[in-house]
Amino acid sequence: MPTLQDVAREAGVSKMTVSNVLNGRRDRVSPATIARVMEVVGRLGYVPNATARSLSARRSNIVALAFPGCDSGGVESLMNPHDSVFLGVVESHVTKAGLYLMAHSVTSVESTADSLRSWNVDGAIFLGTRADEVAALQAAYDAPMVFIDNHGTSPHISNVGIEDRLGGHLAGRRLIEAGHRRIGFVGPRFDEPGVVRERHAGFVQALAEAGLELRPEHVVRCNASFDAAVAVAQQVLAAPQRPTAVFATADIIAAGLLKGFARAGCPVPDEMSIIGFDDLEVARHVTPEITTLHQDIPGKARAAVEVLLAQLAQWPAVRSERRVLGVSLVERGSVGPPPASVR
Amino acid sequence: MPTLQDVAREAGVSKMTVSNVLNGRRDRVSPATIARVMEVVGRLGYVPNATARSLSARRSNIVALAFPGCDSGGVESLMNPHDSVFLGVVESHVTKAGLYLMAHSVTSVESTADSLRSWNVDGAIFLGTRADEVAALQAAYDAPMVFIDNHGTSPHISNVGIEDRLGGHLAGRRLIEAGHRRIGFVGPRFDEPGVVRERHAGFVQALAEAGLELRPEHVVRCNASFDAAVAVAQQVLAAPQRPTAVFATADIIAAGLLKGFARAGCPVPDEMSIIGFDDLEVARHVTPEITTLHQDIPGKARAAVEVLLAQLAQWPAVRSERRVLGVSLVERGSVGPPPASVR
DNA sequence: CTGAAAGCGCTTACAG
DNA sequence: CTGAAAGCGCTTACAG
Repeated sequence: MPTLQDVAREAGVSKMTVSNVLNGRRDRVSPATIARVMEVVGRLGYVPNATARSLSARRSNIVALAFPGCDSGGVESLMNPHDSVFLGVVESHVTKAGLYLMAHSVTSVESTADSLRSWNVDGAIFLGTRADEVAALQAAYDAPMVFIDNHGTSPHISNVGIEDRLGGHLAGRRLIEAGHRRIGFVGPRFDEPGVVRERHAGFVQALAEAGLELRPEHVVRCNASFDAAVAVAQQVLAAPQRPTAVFATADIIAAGLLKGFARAGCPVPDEMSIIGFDDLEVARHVTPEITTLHQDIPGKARAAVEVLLAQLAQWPAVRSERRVLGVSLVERGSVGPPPASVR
Repeated sequence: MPTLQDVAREAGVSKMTVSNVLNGRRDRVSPATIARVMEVVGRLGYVPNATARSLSARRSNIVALAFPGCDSGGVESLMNPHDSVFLGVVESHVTKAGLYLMAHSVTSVESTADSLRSWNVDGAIFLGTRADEVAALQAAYDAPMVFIDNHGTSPHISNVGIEDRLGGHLAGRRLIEAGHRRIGFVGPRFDEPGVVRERHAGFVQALAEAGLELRPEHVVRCNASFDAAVAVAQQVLAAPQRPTAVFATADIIAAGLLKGFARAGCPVPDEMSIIGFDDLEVARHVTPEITTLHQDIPGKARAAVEVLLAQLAQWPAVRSERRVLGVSLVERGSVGPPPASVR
């Protein structure tokens, strides 16, 4: 494998000249020399050694994408479409920018920080981190970091997210407009700040604006898993004063509910309406197709890379930046009027 | 950021002793020294510099996972569940082994090879490479490589795959057993060796064993995309001597067909049977749930990492290895007898 | 426009 | 059991 030295010797110049040519500092080299060097580079098939470059330049050209590791339930990471699509789009933009992507599931903040430091990673994008983890991460490693869907209040973190609260609000309003008065909520817990909490808040507000309240017995806990949602459909149906519509905080939950309701002989949208969130493919796979709040995942990924690259360029004089992408209601077939029996 | 030197100075030993302690060559160091070094390492929060280590050790501890880049159609990579689940599982095993994962979409063999060389990657796993690409890759970079689902004939490549042909055979047999005599095939093109070609071959063989033939007008080309499959359902229905059942080479196609048939007023499984392949989540999302051939994607990912690690250990005296995982029929609701009208 | 030298932070024979 | 020295392949001031 040829080295810089080999190229320099063959071209009859110094290593530093070759380095200058390769790194775009071409204003410092005569055209003739550039041509000669490039010819040799091509002929020898020279490829710069990235580890050597990182070591001496104190810049690795590596961007890390950290995502939640397999949770306690043993569910492997990247099983969910949101994270995997996000990763794919981030990879393409990172590569396009001439950088490299290290994929890293975070099992502990410490080990993640160690990896970043060890590779002297230029910057990192974090999926699904809690507020306390964010602080620990920032304290442990000094590089641009952008967080995704973080709803922490700290002004010192960069974030790319969406209008979760508005989404919840639109979901609630849509159901109310359809004539529903008893509306349920199905989603994961939201003790901590996060997208679920925001979506819930917006939803509750929409109800309040219509003089409605979200009754405690109409909120059902459910992880973002199809099977969990199928199972939980029973609970919704068994609730006192059964709701005639539910807002599910994720399409995968909405899809599971759809199946659960169907099995229980409660057809959607005739007897029960459902509205989802995310607009993942699953929303169109099922029948009826799910009315949901669209979010632009590729757009989020693109924005995340943009923000990170901008900060890389400014580093270390970074100003944190928050980007919030819009959401929009997409009408499909899972929302209808309340059943006649209750109208 | 403390360096090896700092630790050595603080512990009152040489750098090489610290290095020995950190790299597990502890038989060469006295227990007392080990303890002292470890204490300093902990106190200083020392983390080895991976780029320096890579450079001097000629071993990067990086494993690359290469997957197909966004195709000409502009479809982003990792949009498909198979690849993303595979990536997630590979990441977890690679990390568990103390290695790092570089995620890389391949747009050209050359640029991929350059990346591998540049980082001096220890080994790589390739998703979705064609036979000619395999050869080019192996020629361009000398390190253990394991390919996934490759059906090339070269004995010199390591591969982890599944019994695609058997799967196709089982699919055909299942449909025949249900009483079907006019059976269609829906899947991508298969001019080149690959999983689709194998599945098709097994399928055709099953038909032949039952004295049936796959009529050209009953094979419909369709990419592995839901929307494409929805559209293509018309073609299946419009075929002369319309088939009463179809084998789709991927669940996502099966799901699309399901919707397409339903829209056309041709209910599954009453008027039309469908059997899929992969056993992805989508097979259970839809109604009726799709009868399909199960493959163990996490198992494949685990096997791929195992094979790679074994070869890393033997390197450069590697023997190529082929692992083939089983498939199994999972009965659900999309296969029934032919409609009465044709019986 | 070009180069000689130092140095990035490790590991690897080699000695003792 | 421990260390001094060389070297991995680059980039970065600094000179000229």
